[in-house]
Amino acid sequence: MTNSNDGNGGAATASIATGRANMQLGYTPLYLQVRQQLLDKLISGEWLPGAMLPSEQQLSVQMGVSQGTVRKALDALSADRIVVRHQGRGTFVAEHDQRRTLFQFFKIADDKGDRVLPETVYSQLRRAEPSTAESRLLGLRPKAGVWRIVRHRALKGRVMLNEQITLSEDRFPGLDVHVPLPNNIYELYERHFATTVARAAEQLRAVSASAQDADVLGCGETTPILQIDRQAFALNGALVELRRSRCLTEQFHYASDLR
Amino acid sequence: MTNSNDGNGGAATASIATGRANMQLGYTPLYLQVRQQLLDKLISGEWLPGAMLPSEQQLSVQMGVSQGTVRKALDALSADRIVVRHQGRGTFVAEHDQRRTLFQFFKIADDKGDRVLPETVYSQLRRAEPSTAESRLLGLRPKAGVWRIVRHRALKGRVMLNEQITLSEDRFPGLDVHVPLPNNIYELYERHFATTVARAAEQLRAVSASAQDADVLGCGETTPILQIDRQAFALNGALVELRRSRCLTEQFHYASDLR
DNA sequence: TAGTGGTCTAGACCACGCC
DNA sequence: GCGTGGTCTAGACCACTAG
Repeated sequence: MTNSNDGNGGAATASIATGRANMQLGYTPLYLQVRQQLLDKLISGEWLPGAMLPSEQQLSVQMGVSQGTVRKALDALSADRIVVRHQGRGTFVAEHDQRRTLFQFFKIADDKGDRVLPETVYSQLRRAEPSTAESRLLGLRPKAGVWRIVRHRALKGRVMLNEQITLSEDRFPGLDVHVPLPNNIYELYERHFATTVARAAEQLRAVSASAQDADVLGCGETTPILQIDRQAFALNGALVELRRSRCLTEQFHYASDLR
Repeated sequence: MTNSNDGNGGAATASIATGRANMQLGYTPLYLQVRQQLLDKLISGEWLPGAMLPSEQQLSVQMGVSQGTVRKALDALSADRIVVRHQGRGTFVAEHDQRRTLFQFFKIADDKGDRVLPETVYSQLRRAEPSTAESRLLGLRPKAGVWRIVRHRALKGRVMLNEQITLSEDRFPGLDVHVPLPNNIYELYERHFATTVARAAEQLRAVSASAQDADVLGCGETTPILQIDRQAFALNGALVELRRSRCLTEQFHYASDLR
């Protein structure tokens, strides 16, 4: 790319010329190399969330590939919700606005199937020692601390979620300055800690309400509770947040699409 | 397409010429029209599951569009897992083999995060009268009957799932002939009832084990149980299966990827 | 009206699977 | 060696947004 290719349609030639690591099978297509270069710029902070990227034409000249190849790279980033493209406007770095949080990262819906925006009714932040599991998962240095956030969140005016979040103190230095934390916490990560949550994995289990759950959620002890464990990953693939949500599911449910 | 377009790069011209319904905004791109035409053939049964489709080149000639446009249509079908493409081999109608069932339609995993294939240890089929809700959802004619399947399913040798499936008797005539039902029931729908399950929606709640759950799953009554309601949809979008699974989540969990 | 992404076409070459 | 899908290029035109 920077060492420009031969100008004809030779894909493998160009790929080998640029010589990118590719363990899978033989070679890495040019558009994936372009995708990675663009992703690297996003990771480095060269383009901040909300910023407009150069046009396909400009990028194709800068990177020495055809516009079609840049388009394929941008389409791949768009499919991963890393950028957002608007015909007639341009390509933008994806932001954690309310809509994205609601549709990509919040799966609780009411009986009609509509996603409901949760409201934070209680929030607490404190510094703590990580468990060995947390330390390992978050990749903490020895003796590094963590932040623990506890939030109680309401849906349609009723407290439904008892949530605990664990973050590396190193990655989120001075987090306590931002108390009271905003409802949309991924936007906070993004704006003040250069951390964009790109994807997450969740594990769901049915458990009994603890005494604390019963108190927070106003239910009986041993009431069935949906426990949702989440690991959230940054653009570079690093695990940046651990979360456990305990949720009443009498009026709401967790919605999952299989496709 | 059949009424061929003008042969140049005029996209909108070709689209308007073929005049497909498109409520959204203005027009439907040619590749989506091609996608729909291919989907129609799949729905009609012209190409059966597992069959190889004509090559891109052949399709482009048949439909009077460029190979690139056919490719875009096939890529869209591939993204929806309706066809499967293999470099060097061809494009095939997707089948409900064990791998697809496991990865697309079965979200239970063990503590390491590995999907586990369930084993059916008990299966019962009977004809029944639908509830009004079932009748409405499945679009049944008045007085039409349903099949009810009850299955107990084991993971790693332990009964973990108590499952009830409801099907339209009209769509699955003579289903009782196939008793004992195979473990992979979507393959049965596909092979004998011309019904391909293309996608599904699930709603998850935490509930208490009923007396029957306790008996089947070997747990105490009021044990927390993960209840999974599923609606499965055919290629043409019709709702074809209702399912309720009640699941122990002490050794296993429901895995959900947010991306 | 200018600039952006979106579509469509045409043709070349590459990687892969199979015979 | 042949046929398949996958990549890459080049260039045209269309749809949409904004000044």
